[in-house]
Amino acid sequence: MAVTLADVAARARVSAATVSRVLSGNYPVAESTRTRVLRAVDELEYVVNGPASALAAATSDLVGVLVNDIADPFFGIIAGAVQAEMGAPGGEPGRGGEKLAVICNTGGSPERELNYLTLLQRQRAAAVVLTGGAVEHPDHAAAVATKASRLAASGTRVVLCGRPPIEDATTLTFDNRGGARRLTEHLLTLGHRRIGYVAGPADRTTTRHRLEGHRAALGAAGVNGPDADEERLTVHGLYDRASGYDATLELLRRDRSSTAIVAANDTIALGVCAALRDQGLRIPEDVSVAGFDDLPFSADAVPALTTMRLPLHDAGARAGRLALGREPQPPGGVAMVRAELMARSSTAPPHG
Amino acid sequence: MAVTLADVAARARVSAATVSRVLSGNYPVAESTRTRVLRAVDELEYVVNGPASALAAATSDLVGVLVNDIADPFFGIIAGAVQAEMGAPGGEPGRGGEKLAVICNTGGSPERELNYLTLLQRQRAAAVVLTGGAVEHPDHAAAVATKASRLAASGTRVVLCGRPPIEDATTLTFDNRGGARRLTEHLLTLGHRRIGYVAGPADRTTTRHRLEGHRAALGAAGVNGPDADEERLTVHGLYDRASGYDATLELLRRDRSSTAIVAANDTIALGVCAALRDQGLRIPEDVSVAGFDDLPFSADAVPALTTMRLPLHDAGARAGRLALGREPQPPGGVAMVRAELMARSSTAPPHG
DNA sequence: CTGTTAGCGCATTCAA
DNA sequence: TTGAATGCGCTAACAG
Repeated sequence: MAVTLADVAARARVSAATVSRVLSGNYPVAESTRTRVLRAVDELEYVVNGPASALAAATSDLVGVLVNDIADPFFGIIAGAVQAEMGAPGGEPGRGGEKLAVICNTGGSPERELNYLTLLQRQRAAAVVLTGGAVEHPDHAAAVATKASRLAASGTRVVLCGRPPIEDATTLTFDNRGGARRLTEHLLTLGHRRIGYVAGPADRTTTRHRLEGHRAALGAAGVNGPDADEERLTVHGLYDRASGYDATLELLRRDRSSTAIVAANDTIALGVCAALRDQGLRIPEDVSVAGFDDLPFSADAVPALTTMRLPLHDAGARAGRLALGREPQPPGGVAMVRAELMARSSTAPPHG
Repeated sequence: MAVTLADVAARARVSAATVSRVLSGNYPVAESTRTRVLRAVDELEYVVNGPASALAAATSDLVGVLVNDIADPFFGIIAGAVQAEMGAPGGEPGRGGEKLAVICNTGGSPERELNYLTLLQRQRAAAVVLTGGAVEHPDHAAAVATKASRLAASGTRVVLCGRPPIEDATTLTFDNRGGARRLTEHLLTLGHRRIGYVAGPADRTTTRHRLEGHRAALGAAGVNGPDADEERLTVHGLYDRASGYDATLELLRRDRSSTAIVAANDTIALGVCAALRDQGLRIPEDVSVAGFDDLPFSADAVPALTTMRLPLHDAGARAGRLALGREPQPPGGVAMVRAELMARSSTAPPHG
């Protein structure tokens, strides 16, 4: 049906072994036979059979990238950066070295995450990159850890990007706690004392860490305490705009005296802004708003959104290199990626 | 090293063939041996070897999805929808039916597009979905068409989503020309006569079709013609916000009498709005702005963006079903997806 | 219903 | 520097 190594060998009047050696390029071959083989490959339009090659060599050129929501630019940017690192020289077909980075969308579902991990294990993937916050259910965490060890044991490199570290994996964590803390400190410095918080889903690590950072800042400033209404000023939702909108309405229903609202990420912040505007409140005159991540649209929002910038592209690229083993492991297998405050016009001192 | 079919067979005291039959589930097996095998699979934590299975069966469970820019929600939404269609019941590992949808980011580069196609051909992918506009260079178009036929010939289903049709592929085209025309008609109906246009890269089909639709509307209204400055009122750029910003500045430099600006897509429109605001122009009082696609952020922009809605999620889902052969081919192998006008507050009648 | 027998296409020993 | 032989792990006839 399709043209095989043997066909190429016949046409080039060499053995299949020689063709294989020419194609993988990791073995000395006489220049004359080499060109002869390459010409035959070309004429026959031969394309390596990946599965067969993977079976024989016990390795594949697949690299899996798991994301929670591919429609969210946060993940799109990271995934795109990882994939860009796989970039082959684009040379002749059949040349080794090209990895196929495949992006798998879990939709935030623990089952699908495990499912994809199994699928990738089945494909004997060269590496797996897990991006974004993890679900904190103990059973699931254990299941993921087990899968990760198993993958690592079978030679698949496991890299985490934006997740808390686990054993047997190289990790790039984001400094969500520290970043959130600095963001809230910015608001406190401006003079805000009553700050609403729109959090993400309660069971995700990212959500918890950002919330902890926020409360740590409040605590250090003595703005929390038993009667600080911390709980009442926090509303949980999803990491999307609609949740931000609804949560803001809920926040306003509970309390209209807040002079600022911190959102768990920029997408939520967009919904917060929309809701405030619909309620006739001005930003930042009546209420300051801050986000997290610094996605591309944040600088263009009206008013421009104050947020914590995470170098998503760089982090993704680095995760990609780590996955390929092209970059040395960070000490202890864990590196922290810092967030940087981008103070823009959606935050200002409170009025009156 | 890893546990194989034979190990499972030994433990379950059956032959390898039986284990294979239990796992693929497409063959009658006695219930008692079935459970025995499943237990052995479980105890041994056996995971099918994908490459070996693909080699023996001459098929794989990979489905490739090519996108121009994964960081752009336009593609993220389509890709996510395709992938969701692959959704396995999530049952026991080893169960057949689960397809691995892998998203490949071409970055709009023709070479990388071809490269990924080769990689997928090498993996003997079950299907390939090409999304978004195509590059119009004749050589490249021919190369893609050739690859597509070859893939189709070797049993890989090829589906196009948002591209002009080619032979050997099932196609879902977007009605870019008609949509663009109706959008400009909307502006003409409001009373606009001088309309700027911020186009995408000149060599893409999407760019050309949308521009043609725009000009067709102008022509039908008698607003174009030799002295209509059509060329002068059109600026090309990339499909991103920064290009929209720059193009708008250029447009204003050339001519400040336009009362409306049409952007080739929503992302560009965002940049257009930002530039207009920075120039002290109000939307829509001074200049109306319209986009295309209706991405999630468009409804939330300030003012809410008038745009043509493309049912990206539905289209992606349908492309996914087509790729799996779960939906009948449209007549002629080509179906057109219509765009719907979403008239919002960024467009209004021109002022005096 | 189940076991036996052959390969699938390639990478790698080992000789030559 | 090259060729011949072997097996990777699995599926698909073919028998029984």
